[in-house]
Amino acid sequence: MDKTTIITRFPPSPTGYLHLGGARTAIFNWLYARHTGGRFILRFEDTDVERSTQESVDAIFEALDWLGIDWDEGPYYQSKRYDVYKEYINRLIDSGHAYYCTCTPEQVEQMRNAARESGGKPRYDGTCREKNLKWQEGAVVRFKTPPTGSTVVDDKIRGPIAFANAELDDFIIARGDGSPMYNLAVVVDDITMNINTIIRGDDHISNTPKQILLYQALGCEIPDFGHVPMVLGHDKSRLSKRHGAMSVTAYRDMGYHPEAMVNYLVRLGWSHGDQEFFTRAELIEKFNLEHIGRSAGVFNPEKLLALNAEHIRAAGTPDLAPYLLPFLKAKKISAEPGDYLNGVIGTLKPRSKTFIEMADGARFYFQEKPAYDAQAATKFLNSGLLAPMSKLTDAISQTEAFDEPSLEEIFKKVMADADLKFGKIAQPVRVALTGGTVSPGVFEMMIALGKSRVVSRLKDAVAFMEKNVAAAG
RNA sequence: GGCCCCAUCGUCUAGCGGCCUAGGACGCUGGCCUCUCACGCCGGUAACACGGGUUCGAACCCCGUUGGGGUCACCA
Repeated sequence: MDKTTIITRFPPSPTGYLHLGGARTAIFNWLYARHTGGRFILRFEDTDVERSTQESVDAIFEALDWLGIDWDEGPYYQSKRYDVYKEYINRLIDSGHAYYCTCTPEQVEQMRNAARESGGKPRYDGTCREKNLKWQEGAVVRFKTPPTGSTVVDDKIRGPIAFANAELDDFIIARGDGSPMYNLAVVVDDITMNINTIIRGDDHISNTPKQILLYQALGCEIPDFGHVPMVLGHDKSRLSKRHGAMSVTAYRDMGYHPEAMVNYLVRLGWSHGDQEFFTRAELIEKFNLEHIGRSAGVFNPEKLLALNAEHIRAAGTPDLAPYLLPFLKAKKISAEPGDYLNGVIGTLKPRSKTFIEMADGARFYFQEKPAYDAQAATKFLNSGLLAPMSKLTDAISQTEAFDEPSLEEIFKKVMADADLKFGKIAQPVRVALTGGTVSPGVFEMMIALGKSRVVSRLKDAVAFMEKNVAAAG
């Protein structure tokens, strides 16, 4: 098979949101295509009309978009390609590789039960296999699986895996209404779309021999298969709702950076020595199939969170603004892109694990007047600190150069005059500026706020303190 | 249950026969730095599932056991 250009694909079935495991296989396929300079195709496997929905398609687009995964071809929809499948199904029947079967689901169910009871493998017993039936209303098409021999999957991640053909059933490739079943549709699509590299979840491994048999019956070349281990929940069982958030977009909504999500998901099951942090460019450069692990991995939200903090810290400040803005808006904090916002983000970057935390931390920057925390105000905005605070306010309002060295100079003078340590004066200033006792460093914060806000907040605090002194006296 | 896959710290992993008294990361934890909170820095905790082989030598190779996972649809 021609592998000069690697062609991969991501074929979700639109029956729900894109979950973590699906996102990871999408990323793996995308990365492999990008790494090799190949092509990546998106295809919706929506032959199950009962469960496929447009909402799911939209949700998947949304998730892919957030993750920054783009495709070179598609999206294709299997539901629009029934004529193609029909052609291949007929080809299989004509060549004797498949046959019509009129056994009802109930009959097949009985066969299976009977086989189970006699200790055998539940399977279709081949009633119609040699009948050479013609088409008739409601007949399904079954693939004529070779009764002997074995089919080997030469897995690019795990090595060769052999399946005895006798273990395989005469599986249905077309339903009674003529619509294609999964294995047939996948193979036909992958053939017609020239897919030569299939990276998918472990759970598909048992489908692979069936698909290989289909390729062989059709006389087509077999693509490379690589089965990646699954993503498990904390109890080591398959990821499900009880493990908490599973949809990738839920992490977007919880304030995660897509680069962190991609980094985490890729690193879960793939490694590059001891390296933990990867930018997208690095991932594209370094990703390969050789270092994909063989054992299933447990999804660890704590590590994702730590990685998210790291990506936020490492990102360029202006790049963070578009991610933060929606969270600011959700908290009714009115901010606009620009220098002021960027200054704010700069001070919050090293102390925010998520954009939600960052938005919370940004609140005081955008308030007209900070709301004093009662405890903080009594402790730090009291009469004892009135004189130095007042002096500091005057000095700052009169300074020309509003930068760190000059601010530091002013603080030193006030501290010396009042015989105070820096900590003693920093806390009241912090409360005056933010309303609380936890914030970025006072100097960087003052610079981010800008002189006018600082002076106005300081004056308010001094007034507040004077009022308290008057009330007390 | 049949078939298939997997097996290094709690978790993600490095390791591809000697560099391993097993390294990194998250978590937990002691300390340092310090204007608060963080960041950062230094240190600690903790693993080769078990049993047989092969070999001068095994975390790495083979077999078995145990454990975990997947899959057995007119779902994908």
